[in-house]
Amino acid sequence: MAETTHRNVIDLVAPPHACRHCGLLQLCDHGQVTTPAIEQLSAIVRHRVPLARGAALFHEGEPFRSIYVVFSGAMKTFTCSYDGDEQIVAFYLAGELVGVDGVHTGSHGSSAVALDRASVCEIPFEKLETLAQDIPGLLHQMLCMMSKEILQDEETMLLLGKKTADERLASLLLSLARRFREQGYSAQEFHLPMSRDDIANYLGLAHETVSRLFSRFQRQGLLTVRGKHVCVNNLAQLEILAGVPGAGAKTGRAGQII
Amino acid sequence: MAETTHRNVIDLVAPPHACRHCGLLQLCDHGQVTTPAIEQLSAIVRHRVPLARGAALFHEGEPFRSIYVVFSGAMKTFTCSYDGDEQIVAFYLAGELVGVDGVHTGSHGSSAVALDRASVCEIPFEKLETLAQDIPGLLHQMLCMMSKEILQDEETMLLLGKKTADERLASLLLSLARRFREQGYSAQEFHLPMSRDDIANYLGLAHETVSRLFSRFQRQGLLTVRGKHVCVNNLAQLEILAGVPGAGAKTGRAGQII
DNA sequence: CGCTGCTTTGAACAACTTCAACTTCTGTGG
DNA sequence: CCACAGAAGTTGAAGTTGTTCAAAGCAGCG
Repeated sequence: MAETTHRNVIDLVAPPHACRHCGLLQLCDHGQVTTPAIEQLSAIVRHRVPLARGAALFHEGEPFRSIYVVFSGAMKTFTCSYDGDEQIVAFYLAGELVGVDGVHTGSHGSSAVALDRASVCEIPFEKLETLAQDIPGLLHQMLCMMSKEILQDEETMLLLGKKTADERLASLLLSLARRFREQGYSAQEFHLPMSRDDIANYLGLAHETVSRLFSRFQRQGLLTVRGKHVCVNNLAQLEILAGVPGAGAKTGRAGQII
Repeated sequence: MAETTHRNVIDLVAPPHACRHCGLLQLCDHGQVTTPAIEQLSAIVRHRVPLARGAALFHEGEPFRSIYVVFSGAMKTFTCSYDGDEQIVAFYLAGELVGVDGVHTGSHGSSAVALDRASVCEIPFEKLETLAQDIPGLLHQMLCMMSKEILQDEETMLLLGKKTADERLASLLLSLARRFREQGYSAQEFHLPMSRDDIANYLGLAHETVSRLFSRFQRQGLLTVRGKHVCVNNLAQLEILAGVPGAGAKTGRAGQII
């Protein structure tokens, strides 16, 4: 895989940072797909489309043509109820896949907006499907990614259906921390890409509640919060709050930092 | 199973009732797949596996090998939080696809249980993937079904995140009514396959609240409820409650009751 | 026929929201 | 570089919605 042909293949074969964790490219990690396949894939991708903060990648109801991988920055997707209010469905960080909910109806089921300056790679879906016909690993990878999305949604439903406000915020923070770490950033100290309002919306709470929770978590020594900058001071306790299995057991050992 | 190959094909080519609406078979409606492909598909399916009320089809964490289509009856799937309580993720009626959330991790992300006497068709996933490699329409159909699941999940998140108790129950009833109609049953009068507890769990409410809502909806003339038997008396009003677009318009100017 | 589990109803309570006021950031133009 | 305006965030107090606890009514089933 190291022997590369030139052109835009370079982006993918020697990934600068985000590509390394790109959902679609994980196939090469698994050795299921050979270099020519990656070249084919790369040839149909529109790389690093830049997005300003607040810019929409697509709107709910628009015809579905492509899926996207976040290359840098962060995005949110949301659905609108008929009386106008939004429900944020998910946040996406670099390497994560956005926009797969349009396959069934042929139009996007949600809107996607950049949370800050961001860039995405656009993958025309029809071409991807054609390609998947020839590359066995790719088909599996596509199903995998959609399955992952479903899994994530199920987790969110558990959060919205059963968890208290404390548990919801703790769960979100841990999820973000884990995903930052997956990208090679610190899981202990990070910058929230979204506003309090967005967090509240996603968690099904009022933004005042979220604000109060941050203050309380800080008072309790769980976090140090300074605007959007968050530092996790007591991971073990945060995990207990979020309901992570076995989180209580570890605290005896002076709070192992996973 | 091996000796029944001929009959299997017949089941699918001349579907008795549920098969007509089977998520996987919708490809033939669209003319994308020819009869031989359906025969291939049918050959790998284990047809009409019977399930007693309360029987589990699979448990969360079990290795993922197959997906299932409900042939008759109804199912629920749920995830468990670490402190033990369940969140019902979805209800499935005849023709609907269960169990696609296991592709990514290789183990089921939720448990599936029959709500009453039910039967399902089991489709080994690996074989299906292989088949999809040869049948273009099938690949698309698989992606479609998963995308549909994601869409449904997004709707549920909106429900759990933003809707009031009234809106939640109204939404569920309308969803069930629509799906019963899709199967050729009455959308106005039907039998709820699940308990009040299950409804409450799914809607993120206490079961007492659901009970009170049913009573109030009946008092308000929206429904006639007798245990699990439900008759919708004022569909328009129920749609307004659930927030269906344009539902107010249909009732005429008089309909601005909310 | 008398369980046992499901459902309904009432009353007190808790969690979260709403409303309102205030503070802190951020970006823009002088 | 500072001043200012608007947005975002914080905090308090009152208000709602839905929960919890408790008890009674029903239905299906051995």
